[in-house]
Amino acid sequence: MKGVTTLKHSKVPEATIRRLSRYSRCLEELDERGEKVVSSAQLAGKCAVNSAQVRKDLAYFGEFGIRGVGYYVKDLLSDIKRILGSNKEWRMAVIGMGNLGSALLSYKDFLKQHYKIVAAFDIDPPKVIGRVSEKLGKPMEVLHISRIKEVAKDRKIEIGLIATPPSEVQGVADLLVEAGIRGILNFAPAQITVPEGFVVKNVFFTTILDNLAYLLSNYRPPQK
Amino acid sequence: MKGVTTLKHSKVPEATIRRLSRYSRCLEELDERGEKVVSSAQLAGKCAVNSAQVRKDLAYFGEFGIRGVGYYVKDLLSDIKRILGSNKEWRMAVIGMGNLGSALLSYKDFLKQHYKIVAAFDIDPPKVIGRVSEKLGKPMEVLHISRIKEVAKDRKIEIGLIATPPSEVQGVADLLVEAGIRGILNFAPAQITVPEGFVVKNVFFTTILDNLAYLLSNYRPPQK
DNA sequence: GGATGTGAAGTCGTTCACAGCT
DNA sequence: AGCTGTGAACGACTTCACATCC
Repeated sequence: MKGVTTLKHSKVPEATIRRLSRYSRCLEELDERGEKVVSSAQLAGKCAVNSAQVRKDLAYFGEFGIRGVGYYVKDLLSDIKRILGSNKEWRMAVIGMGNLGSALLSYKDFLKQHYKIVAAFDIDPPKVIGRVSEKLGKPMEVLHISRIKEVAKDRKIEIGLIATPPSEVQGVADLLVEAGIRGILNFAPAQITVPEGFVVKNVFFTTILDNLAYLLSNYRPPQK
Repeated sequence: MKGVTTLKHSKVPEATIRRLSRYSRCLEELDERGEKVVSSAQLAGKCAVNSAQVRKDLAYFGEFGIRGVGYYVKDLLSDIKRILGSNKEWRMAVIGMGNLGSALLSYKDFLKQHYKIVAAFDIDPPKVIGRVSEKLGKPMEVLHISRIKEVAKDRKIEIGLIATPPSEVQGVADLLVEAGIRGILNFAPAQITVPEGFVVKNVFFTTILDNLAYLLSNYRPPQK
């Protein structure tokens, strides 16, 4: 069995997926540097993880290496991208054009090529259109939220980035669900529930900063 | 022992800290709604976690509840804030004024009050000053990165937000360390190493999106 | 009576160590 | 000989269940 990409065991830890993304970055570097082959120990060193961890992570999805040799960099990279689904283009919409939403829009060029923001929505487009377009080289039209279902279909949107005030989050999520947008990345600190088959990931800056604050507050210097 | 805030067991899981942040949000809501007392079961329901988890999380830091009653909302909230260190003001600097860095700056009003961006740095301030200030109501002066040590002291900066290209990340981190800035929030997808006593948290959008992409790609609809 | 605080059990993820290929 | 792939040991976090206390 070589390079199978279906799951062997049904449950893959989320941490494994995050590491796959990291391996992917490291492999791109190695590839650019012209490396042909890499061992799990070398890759592990570069990614700061245990080498058995690398092998276990990959083992969830098949056998990608050659015993006594290692992994072919290009092959492993494309295998991982296929596993992650990051070998296709993902089209995204931002909902909510406040500070956060327009920040996301202006940030968009920084995203990897295959993640594309192709639409922007707000409850009151006239109010925000000036501010948003002034922040962008080529302005993107801000549409009224009510058009989301129609536009989602037209522009093949698969992921929604929620950047509204927290109080509006669940309502917006319901609209996304109705529009058949199955992936949600939520930036507003409020919990969302969606039906089976939809996926929500949260990015709460306050939580991350609280985490940093905790670690900074509670660090005890080593006892000399 | 009531409301002690020193650690009973030395290792607190990171997940516990993240949940504390979540409890904090929920308690603020409850407080605004005028609730005086809350049980672990009620709080757990609101935060979508197990009620024993709530009690275990709190148990790392002391005893905050009253048996047979529950927790006083206001007291628990302020205890958690004290534990997290989120009851003080944290002053932050952004380093790197590309798309991402200026997005962070324009986003700053969205952050909770006590996390403040008080400085912005770049390797080439003249080049970016126009673009950045045009994006902001009241512009913030962008300073040359070489001034970071001096400014860190003057403005009491404790956290640095790294928003440079990945290749520059370690160099910037070294400067932050030298300037005595102990907390780093890194947005550029590259690993950082810092000396003992410094803290790094990463926020890699690509990793999060890869994660979403994986879940969307691999969802299997329930067998009818 | 009722909800907390906590040892014990259970679950999940990581690391070890070596058998099995190349 | 060398490195992968993997069962088994280990460790960490979560959940259970109940003794404890208000």
